[in-house]
Amino acid sequence: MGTTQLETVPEPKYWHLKTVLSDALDSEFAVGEILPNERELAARFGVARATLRQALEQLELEGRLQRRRGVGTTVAPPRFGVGIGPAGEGPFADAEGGWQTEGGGETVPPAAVARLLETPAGARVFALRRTRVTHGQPVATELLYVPEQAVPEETPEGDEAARRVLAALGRLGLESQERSVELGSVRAEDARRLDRLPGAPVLVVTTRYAAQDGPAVVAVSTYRADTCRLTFADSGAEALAG
Amino acid sequence: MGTTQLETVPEPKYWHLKTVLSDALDSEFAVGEILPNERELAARFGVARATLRQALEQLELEGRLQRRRGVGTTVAPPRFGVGIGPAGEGPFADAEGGWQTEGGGETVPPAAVARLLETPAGARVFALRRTRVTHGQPVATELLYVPEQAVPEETPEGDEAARRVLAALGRLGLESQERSVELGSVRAEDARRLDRLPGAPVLVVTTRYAAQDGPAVVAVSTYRADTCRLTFADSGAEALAG
DNA sequence: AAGTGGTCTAGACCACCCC
DNA sequence: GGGTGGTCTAGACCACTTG
Repeated sequence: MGTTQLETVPEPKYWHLKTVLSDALDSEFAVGEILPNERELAARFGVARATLRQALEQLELEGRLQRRRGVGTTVAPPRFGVGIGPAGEGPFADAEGGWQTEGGGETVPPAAVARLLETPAGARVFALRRTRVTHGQPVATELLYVPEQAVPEETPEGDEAARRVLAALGRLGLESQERSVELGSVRAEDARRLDRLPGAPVLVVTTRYAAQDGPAVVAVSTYRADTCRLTFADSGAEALAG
Repeated sequence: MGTTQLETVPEPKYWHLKTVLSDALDSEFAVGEILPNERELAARFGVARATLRQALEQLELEGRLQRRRGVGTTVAPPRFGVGIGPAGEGPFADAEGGWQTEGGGETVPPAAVARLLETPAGARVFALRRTRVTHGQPVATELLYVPEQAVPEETPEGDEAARRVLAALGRLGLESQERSVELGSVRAEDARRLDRLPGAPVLVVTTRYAAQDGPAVVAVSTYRADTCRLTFADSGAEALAG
């Protein structure tokens, strides 16, 4: 075998392109700077626009780029860390994390949530919607599901009810919490709140809080995957949070 | 305004397709079942193959489908939970999580890791590679970065060295840990280990463990985002782990 | 060899933003 | 109105797996 590197498979064009662009971003562009448009970039690299777009999509997935229809493609700032989990005074405090409640009412939760709450399928619970804003932009939207018995007072609809339920949760004695994180794509409804197109990648955080007598709340939080790094401080430290 | 719903923007075809397919998956297909091939599906729905593929990509991102080149598209089983964080005897125990060490040696860590370790840029550390197997398939690959002073003995290269460093870590008194989770795409090197194509979405978990005298280890773990749900048990409970 | 998903092309039109 | 990214098409070829 006189050849040196035959077993190497040809790298896909878009993959190589991604590497080249990534290096260029590091060396030749500043955060916030706007890139040449897709048609020009494609021409410059001698590929079809679709191929170029495949590379850009990857870079956007990694949080390196930000693309906005009608505007252009800009170099994204590094992801910022958003704190998840036991922080500050209570898990439902508005102020700390930048949460802003938007209303609530009774609904039938999704089956997966009902299972976590250990309520019968089809049973109604109180659902509370809130959105989290950090660094001046929306990073997450959340639905809190509270079984009726956990909020014993009369609960009307709307913002006022939401605030009252939230306050009641703050007074609750929570014993434990379990949490899971998985990849999802943003549903049409949440997309608007997060200022993204439907289908954009999100990190879905599901948390179940339990009181002495069983599950008290299930929170389903949807975080923008492009701009956020979720941080967990398990033992009082917080250096990854930058 | 005699019209009922004019402000509704026409839904993209691939988005609508995704919904239709998603419903079909729930009602007409069993886990593991193989779907008709892309060319036929595209014809059946009257769209171009590229458009169909956009819908399939979304469903794969959500863990509903699994596509393998040369084989076909199958219905994926529900994601399984993999435990992250303080579990069992120690954070570096092989047995519990299915970790399998693959070797190690000295290297210069990436800048981001050096910053977390608080070592000077360009300083060499010991890097240990291991891979995690659950439910019979690889779910994660990890690089553990250990500054030299934390492993004071002489450290040769290879598997033997890795095992020795791992044992030393087990004896270390760790005081705290901080963790972050973000979306990434798998690098070519890790792709093989995880049995995925380069660029596939992954959840990158970065953990810094500290001992009394400062940072002791930084672990960068790369989890398959299509098959895994990361679970965190913060207060002794573990019901989301299923 | 046949069949699958993965890559790539060249072009068109649309939705959105800003001037 | 003019420019941007987002969607969509119809076709070609390639890499991989399986009989």
